[in-house]
Amino acid sequence: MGAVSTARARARADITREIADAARRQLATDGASALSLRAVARELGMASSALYRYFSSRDELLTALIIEAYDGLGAAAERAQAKVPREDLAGRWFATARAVRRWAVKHPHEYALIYGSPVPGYRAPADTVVAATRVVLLLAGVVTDAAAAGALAPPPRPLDVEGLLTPSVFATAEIPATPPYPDLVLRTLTAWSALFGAISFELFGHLHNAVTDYPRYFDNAMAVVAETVGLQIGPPGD
Amino acid sequence: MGAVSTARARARADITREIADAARRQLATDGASALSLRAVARELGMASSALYRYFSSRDELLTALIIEAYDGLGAAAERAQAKVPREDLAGRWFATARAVRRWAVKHPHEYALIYGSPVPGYRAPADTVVAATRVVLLLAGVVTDAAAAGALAPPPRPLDVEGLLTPSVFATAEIPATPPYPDLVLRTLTAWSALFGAISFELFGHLHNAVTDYPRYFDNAMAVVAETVGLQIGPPGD
DNA sequence: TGTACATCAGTGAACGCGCGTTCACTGATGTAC
DNA sequence: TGTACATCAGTGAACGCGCGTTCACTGATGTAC
Repeated sequence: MGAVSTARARARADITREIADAARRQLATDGASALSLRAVARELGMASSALYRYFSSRDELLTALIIEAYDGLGAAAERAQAKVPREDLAGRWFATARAVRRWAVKHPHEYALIYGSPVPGYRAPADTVVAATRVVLLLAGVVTDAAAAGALAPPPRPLDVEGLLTPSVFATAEIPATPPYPDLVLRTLTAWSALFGAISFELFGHLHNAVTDYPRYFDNAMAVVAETVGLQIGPPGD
Repeated sequence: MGAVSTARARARADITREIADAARRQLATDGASALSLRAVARELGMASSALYRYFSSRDELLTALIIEAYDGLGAAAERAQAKVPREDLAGRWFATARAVRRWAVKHPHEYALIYGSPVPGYRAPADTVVAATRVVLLLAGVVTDAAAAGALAPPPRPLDVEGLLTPSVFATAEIPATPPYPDLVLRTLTAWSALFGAISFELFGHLHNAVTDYPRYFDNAMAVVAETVGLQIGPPGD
C-alpha cells in the first residue's frame, strides 16, 4: 500500500463510518440499552459477524459513540461561543450554555449516554477524557477572560480549597496558577456541574409540572450560576 | 376476613416485601438493567411465574423500587435535618446536603435509578411525585425559614421569572405567594438541581482526576450553592 | 504484464444464554351454611 | 363442629424472542517477483 491509501483502506474507513452512523441513529431513536450489534448489522444489511472486522466488541462500538457524543456536544458549544465577540462575556456565557442545552434537547439519548447513568459493565477508557473536557474549558475561558479584564465580583466568603483540586485541573484549564482569588477554579467546576445538573433535571423529567418555559427557565438558572463565579451579568433578552 | 388480617393477607404482605427486598439487593449489586424477574425469583427459590401474583409486570416492580429509592433518600435527608436545631440554618443546609450525598454514595445504583438516565421504555407513574419532592422541600424549608428570619442576602440582580413556574410549585412548597423577593423560588429550584448535579458528577465519574477529597469538595460546592439562594453561610468545619 | 501467494471482508450456521410472560395444573387456605 | 365450595399461591413447562460471540468457509483485493 502507498501514501495514496488503497481502495481497501478507503472502503474500510467508509464502512467503519457507516457502522458508527447506523449505531448512532439507533442510539438516537431507541436509547443506549437497545443498541445491539445485531440490530446495527441488520440495518446495514450485513451479517452480524461482519461487524467484528471493524469493532472487536460491543463495548468498543459504545466507546466510539461516547467519544462522538462528547465531540458533537463540544463542537456545538465551541461554534456557538466563537460567534460571539471575545469581549462580550455575558454573550459568550449564555451562548455556550444555550448551545449545550440545545444539543442535549436535540440528542437526548446521546446526552443520557454521556451524562446519565454510566452504562452497566462499561468502563470508559482514557480516550474519552479530552473530548469530555471541551465544555468546561469553554466556561473556564469566559471566567479567565473576565478575571483578566477585572470584571469579576469578589466572592462573598472564602472557601476551603487548599489542596482540594489536582494539579492536572490547573494544567488542563490553562488557568494561571494564581487566579485572582483561590476559589475561582472550584467555582468554575461547580458551575459546570450546575449547568449539567439543570439540563439533566429538565431532560430526565425532574422539573415536570414545575416549569412553564424551559428555555427561559434555563437562561435564568444560568444567570444564577454566572453569579457563583463572579460574573456580573443578568439573564439575556430575547 | 376480618379486621385482624388473615394469615393469607399477612403472608401476602410479607412475601411482597421479600420480593421487593430481593429486587433491591439485586439492583444494589448489579444495577437496574441487570434486574430481572427471573433472577429475583431464583434468589427467592420460587418459580418466576409466581412473582406475577405480586407484581403484574417488571415495570410494576421497577416502579416500587423507584418509589422506595426516593423515600429512602428523602427519609435519610429528613432525619439528618431534624437532628439540627431549627434556628441553625447553616447546620440544616449542610446536614441535608451531606445526607443526600451520603445516601447516594452508599446506594449508587439506586441513585442512578432515580437521578440518572430514565429507564428505557419506562414511564414513571404519578405515584412517584410525592416521594420525589421530599428533598427539595427540605431545602425550601431552610430557605423560607431564613427568609422569615430576615437572614437572606438580596440577589445581586433581578431575574426574569414572571410566570415561569407553575402554581403547583408554590402550592407544594408551601411558600408564601409573595416571598421576600420574587426570584427566591426559582433560585431554590436551581439550587436543588445544582445539588444533584454535583452528586451526579461525582458518582458518574465526571470529576475523576480533578478532585482529591470528594466530601470536602462537596461541602464547598454546597457553600457556593447556598450563596445563590442568599444564605450567608460558609463551608462547615469538621 | 502475468502469475502465485497472502491478506482481508463478509457469510451463514451455530453455541449458549437469559429474558418476560402465559397457561393449565395442584394443593392449600379461607368462607358460608 | 363439619362439610362443600370458592379463592388464592405456587409450579413447571412452554412460547417466542433477541442477544454477543465464535468458527470454518468463500471470494475478492492487494503484493512480490
